[in-house]
Amino acid sequence: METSSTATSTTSSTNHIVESLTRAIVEHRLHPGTKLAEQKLADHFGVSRTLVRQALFQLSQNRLIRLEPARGAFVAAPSVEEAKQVFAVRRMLEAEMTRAFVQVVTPGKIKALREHVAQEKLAVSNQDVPGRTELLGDFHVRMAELMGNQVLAELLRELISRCALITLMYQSAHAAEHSNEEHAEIVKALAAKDEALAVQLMNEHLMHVEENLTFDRKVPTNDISMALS
Amino acid sequence: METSSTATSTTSSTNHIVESLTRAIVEHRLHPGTKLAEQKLADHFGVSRTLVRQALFQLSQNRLIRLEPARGAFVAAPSVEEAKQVFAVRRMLEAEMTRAFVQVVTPGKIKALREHVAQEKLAVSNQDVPGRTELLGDFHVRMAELMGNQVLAELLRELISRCALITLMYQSAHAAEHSNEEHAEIVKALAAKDEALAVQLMNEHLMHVEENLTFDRKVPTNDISMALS
DNA sequence: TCGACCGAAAGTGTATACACTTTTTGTTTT
DNA sequence: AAAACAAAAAGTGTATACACTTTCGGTCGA
Repeated sequence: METSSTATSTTSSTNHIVESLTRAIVEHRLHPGTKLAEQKLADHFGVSRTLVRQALFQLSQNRLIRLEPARGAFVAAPSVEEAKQVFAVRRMLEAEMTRAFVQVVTPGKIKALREHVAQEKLAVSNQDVPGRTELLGDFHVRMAELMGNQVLAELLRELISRCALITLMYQSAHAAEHSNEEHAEIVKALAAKDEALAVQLMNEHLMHVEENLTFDRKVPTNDISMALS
Repeated sequence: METSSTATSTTSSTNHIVESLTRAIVEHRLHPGTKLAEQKLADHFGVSRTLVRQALFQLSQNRLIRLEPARGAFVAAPSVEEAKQVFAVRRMLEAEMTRAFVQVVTPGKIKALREHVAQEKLAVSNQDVPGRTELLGDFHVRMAELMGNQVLAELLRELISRCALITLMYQSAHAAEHSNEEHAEIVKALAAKDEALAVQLMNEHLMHVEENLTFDRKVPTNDISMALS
């Protein structure tokens, strides 16, 4: 799960902290609600609180943590309502993206997507949970990139990372496999330049992913250092 | 142009700086390329560099400024390419939003939009340049809010603030008037539940706004304090 | 025993200090 | 006079200090 969603130039120390925490949160080594105390993180990463605060602020903008004034940072626990809204936006955006993609499709772009889907399949069958999470999300980002719209790609990356907290990581192996198959179907429709079918498949795909949302609340993590090690 | 695009809880001092700078940038009192030196801003706002840095970081995430490592913060100057991509995304998102809006339209929602359009008209005829800029952009955000999708509303607000930098909607009174009239037409189509027409009008409207992009590079602002006063 | 209160400990919010980098400026050299 | 260099000034990056808030543990009183 790439952290550089918005290509802001931050110092690399801060970036390292952000990436490390992002991975820990998305992979659920840090459960929702866990408090992230600044000094503990500073000790763990061997820097001052200044850099930790920068990182926490960035993570809060990415919606991965919540910052409560004078109380500190906590791993976010997005509400069901918010998750549904995020998916509604994704469906809007990606339906139109799919339509536009059909207009500019080329053999090269189809080849790139096919290769991506193959990578997904590999990760799924290898039980590589973090890998498949990232790849399954990146399929949608790749489509945007192949259309040459970097802004769209970044926006999608942001939205996808935002639901990663609640969706893909909770995804069962079976659901992951299903997603992978649906991606393959979408690529097939794109290759055939069948706009209506591609859009429909994309819509159904996003609905299926959304249906797989799980909201089982786990108990907050106590030992931050252990989770990050 | 609200700054609280992402409802992150920041201290109100920082928020004040962000809002003040946002207004100054969006209203072109600070021209693209202008350097924003931390100490100067700190002096102007009567706080330490710490809070200024927080604000600058937030603005960089909003794409209103660029942070160059060890060199400082500069008012952003989005490329033509980026502007086109932002508008492409807006067209995708808002076409679908319009479609969805027709599905859930109620007399109350139409009334709210009509009132908003009336406010726009007032600001336009009053030559209230900052006011009409904000209101014309907010029309689109209001639509999202009326649909009850806060995530969509925030996303749109972000995108719109991002093009405010490059769109001189307010520069030509004629263009502002035109936008206002198009908004009225869109509301009419929504009220009639004419999905196809509403979507078409929205698309054309966004195209028109995009055509009004101007890319005349102005010289960077020298006296920051004066621009902010 | 339970709840309210109080003090200590822990933690966040902001300012400041200092190291290091970039920019500027004045001088020298060709 | 223009280019190149060097020292100083300005500016950013990070750490630390300190004030203020929240949290936690224990004591007192009902």
